[in-house]
This record gives sequence, C-alpha cells and structure tokens, in this order.
Amino acid sequence: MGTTELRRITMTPAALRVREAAARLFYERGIHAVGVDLIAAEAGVTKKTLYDRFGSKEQIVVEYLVDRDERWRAFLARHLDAAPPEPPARVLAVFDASHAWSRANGSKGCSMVNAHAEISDASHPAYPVIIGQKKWMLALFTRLAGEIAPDEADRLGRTLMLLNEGALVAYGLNVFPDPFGHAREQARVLLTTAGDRP
Amino acid sequence: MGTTELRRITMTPAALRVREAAARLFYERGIHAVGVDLIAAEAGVTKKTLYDRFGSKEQIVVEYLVDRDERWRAFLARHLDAAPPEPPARVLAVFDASHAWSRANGSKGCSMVNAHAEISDASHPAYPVIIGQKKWMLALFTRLAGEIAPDEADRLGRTLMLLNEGALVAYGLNVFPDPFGHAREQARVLLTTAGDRP
DNA sequence: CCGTGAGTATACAGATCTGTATAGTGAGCG
DNA sequence: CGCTCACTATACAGATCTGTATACTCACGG
Repeated sequence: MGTTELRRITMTPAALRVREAAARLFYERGIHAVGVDLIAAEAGVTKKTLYDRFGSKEQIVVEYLVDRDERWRAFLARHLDAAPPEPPARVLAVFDASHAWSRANGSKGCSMVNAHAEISDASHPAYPVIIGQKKWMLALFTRLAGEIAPDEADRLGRTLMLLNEGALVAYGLNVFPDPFGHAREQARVLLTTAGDRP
Repeated sequence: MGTTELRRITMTPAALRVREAAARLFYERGIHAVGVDLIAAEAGVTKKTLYDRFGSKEQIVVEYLVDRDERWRAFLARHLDAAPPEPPARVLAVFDASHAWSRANGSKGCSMVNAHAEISDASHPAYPVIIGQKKWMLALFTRLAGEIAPDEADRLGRTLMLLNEGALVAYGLNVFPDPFGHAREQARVLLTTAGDRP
C-alpha cells in the first residue's frame, strides 16, 4: 500500500551528490531544461558514474521526487510533533510547515505541481509519486479536520487543501504578501465556526 | 498601463496556425519538451515561415501566453456579463468560468503557473504576462468582494484567490472530484457570513 | 508588368540531448 | 594476492535542438 515500490538503487556518495545537484537544478530551471551533462558536472561526477548509478535521466527524476516527498513528510511530522495537541493547532501547524518549507526551499512553488506540468504521459513512473503526495495531504487534512468536526471532515479537509495549494501558488508567483499567513488565518476562522456549531 | 507593450507581429493565417499548434503542444507537453520542428510540422508550415513570423521560439512562447491571457479575460467577461447583477452571484460566476474553462481546455492545470515552472529567469519576456494575470485576478476578486463588504475587500479577495488557485491545482492533479464546485460553495459561505455581519 | 510579401521545399550549421564504449585508478577485503 | 566496486577520463553515436541559407511559387496591387 506504499506510494511506490522499486527504487532500490544503492545511494553511494557520488549518487547522493548527483541527486542533490539534480534536485536543485530541476527545481530552479525545470526538468527538461536540465541535461545530464550539467547534472554530472555540478555533482563533480562523470556521466559514466551517473549512468552506472541511475541508469537513466528518468530514474533521476523519480529519485528526486521521491526524496522530496519523503523530506517533506518528515519535515511536516517534526512540525506536527512540536505542535500543541489540540486539533485546531495541529491544522495550523501544517500551514506553518508549508511556510517554513517554502521559505527554506526557494520560491518556485511546489516541486510536484511543477513536475506534473512537464510530464505529459500518465504512465511516467514519477506520476504516482506526484499524485500520491497530494492525496496524502488531502487525507491528512481530512483526518485532522475529523478530530474537530467529524461529520464535516470531508468538506473541511478539502477546503484546507485548497487554501494550502492556493497559498503555495500565490507564494511562488508573489501575488500578495504572506499567503501562508493569510491561508492560516482563514483556516483558523473556518475551524472556529465549524467547531462552534456542531 | 497595459500588461505588455511590443508584440506587434503580423498574424498571417500561417502564423495563427503556428500559435495554435504551439499552444496545444506547450500546454500538453511543456514548453521545453516541444521543439520548433514539431510546431512547424503540426501547423503545416515550414520552419522558414515560422521564423519569418516569430523570429524566435521565445517569441512564440510570449504570443502563446498573451493570447491565452486575452482569451481567458474575454471568456470570463462573457460569464460575468451573463451573471445576475448581485455581487455575490458575480463572484460565484468567476468560479463557474474557471470550471468551464478548465473543462474545455484540458486538465493540465493553469498555463501561467506551468509556464512559470519552466522559466528560470525573471527577465524572461513572458514573466510579466504570467505575473500580470495573477495580479489582475486578485484585483478582480478584491473589487467584487468590495461590493459586498467594503472594509473586508482585501481579506475576502485574497481568500477567493486562494480558493480559485487551489481548485485549479486540485483539478489538474485530480485530488478530489469537482474542486471548482467545492471552491464555489466555500466562497458562497464565506461571502454570506461576511455580508451578514458588517 | 513588375515588385512585394506570404508561403513552400530542402539543406545545413553548430550546439546540445540521452546514452554507450573503452580504458584505467584506487581502496577494501577474503 | 586477486577480486569487486565505486569512480575517473575521454571519446563517440545518433538524435534533436534553435536558427539560417538558397531557391522557388503564387497572389495581389499600384
């Protein structure tokens, strides 16, 4: 029931440097705009090594996105562990995590959404990774909302999802200042009125 | 005060076919993944003609996005003209327009957001077009919200913006069914409670 | 009737793309 | 010692990328 299966490539030090360089370049310039020669050069590695480890550029893309997904989930888990136990505060902690993540990882929006824009085929191995993260986020929001207003969990979870995704876009495109703060405040209001009239 | 200036290329029939083919290919496969040879072939035009009209691939990208922007604004204006004059109904008409537009134009999300993901340089001539459309949408939402609750126009406009952008992403990635319907309903609730307690 | 402009057809330049081949180095280990 | 493994260095294959050059057709307008 995991998000993906395979992906059993040995992460040698050189492979880690490749994934690191690819992650930065893919995110900043886009996947198709970055060639394997550049990735190898930035990683301080020959193309031979790169292909020995990953086998194809497509596999590098998959490793990039899977790693990004795992990092985000761990990052979010840390924020949730540090949050107060009250359910509404835990929801707000998700928006705080999104904000902190975006500030730390650059302002080009969501890696998954950006990758999706460059992948035409739904049979691409990176596809389930992208969709999986969004479904997982919706499930998380819905679960947290269910601890506040069980019979409105679906509606609230979806609304929180829209606010968070909207904030990610607004942050990346600099539409207005502090979109995560705004989304967080709107989420707070939403949960307050939902919890007050059960 | 217009969004852009130049863009004075003569749109001959062949040029129109080029822009049409490029628009479809760019949106479905991504900008960097599509070459000018393919665009010319799909448009039934030689590369000579393509370069005589546009001069560069970059210019084709700009024309693609400017045209998309103009089409969307005209499309939205038609929906707003057909909507009831009551301000809340006009806000909901924006979400209906987004829904109809997305249904008609494919499920790869927002052209502007996708293009932004592939453009690294902020000095790219397409940049102001992308940012311009989002700022314009925020201004529209804020103006419409101002006719309902003037002293909350900014807050409501921004929240409506997040709901709409979030729905665009959720629709493109198929996160849950009918995100525009959901966003529209949440907007309705938001405007009702805002209008009721001035 | 002659020039202009939009278009076709084809070939090519030079760079860059993904991916592979050959040959060799050096460290760890049984 | 000898084997494996991670890695370097270099060259190249074949395709595709953006962009240009040459030579031609055809319609229209002064």
